[in-house]
Amino acid sequence: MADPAATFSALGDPTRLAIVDRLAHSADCSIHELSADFPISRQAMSKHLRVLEQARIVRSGRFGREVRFRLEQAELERAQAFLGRVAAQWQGALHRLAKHLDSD
Amino acid sequence: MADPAATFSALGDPTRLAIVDRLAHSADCSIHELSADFPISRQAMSKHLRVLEQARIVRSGRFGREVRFRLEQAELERAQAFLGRVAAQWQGALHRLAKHLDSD
DNA sequence: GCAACGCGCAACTTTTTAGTTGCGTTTTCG
DNA sequence: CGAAAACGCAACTAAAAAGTTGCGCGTTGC
Repeated sequence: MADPAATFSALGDPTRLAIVDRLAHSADCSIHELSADFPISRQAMSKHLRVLEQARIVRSGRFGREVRFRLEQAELERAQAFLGRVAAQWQGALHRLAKHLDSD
Repeated sequence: MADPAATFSALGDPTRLAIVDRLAHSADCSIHELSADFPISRQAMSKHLRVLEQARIVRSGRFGREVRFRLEQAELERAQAFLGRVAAQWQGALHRLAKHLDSD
């Protein structure tokens, strides 16, 4: 993740998170296909996909007149690892605090 | 996570993510302490902490005249697990696709 | 007791975001 | 060729988010 906050921000919209979930189940989808499954316009879907792509959560490729999108697994795993590091750091802080209290 | 998108949304702001990182290093902090480390007002910090608390990423407790905050590790781990599930699902979809292409 | 500290509430401004509609371009296909 | 499909660009609206300032209230401590 270049910018962890940007990744979480992209995942922080209910519609975009649903899009990610949708893409996790099917191989790859066009903008039109996706917007058919959501109660928003094609342009709104296009904007969401652009946000996800800019956050590297998704990749796109043009095939004739349509643009197909698929998940970029690596970015999900990077975000996962980031949360793991924060949790571990916090766990370490708790541990050091306990030791400090012991030595009092 | 009651609402995964809400958790990611809370983590999706650069300032809030920095607050989380800050809280991961120290045991627990008051609003005043935290706002001293950030270029925003105490009220802005208070709002951010409220957002993090509503997303269950953080817990607060009152001690005299100050309110102290600490990380809620469980929520970080839930978010982490969520990303893991999505990634696994996507991995599975890729596998099924590969098998389908083989059987053609 | 009273001054200073830490905080919450309310009102406000500014920027961002999610969504829309309309129009033009490229590609497909009968 | 010509209609329809899939998309991008631009302008716009409405709502939410990030931030500020001002004021009041409980707590601390000299």
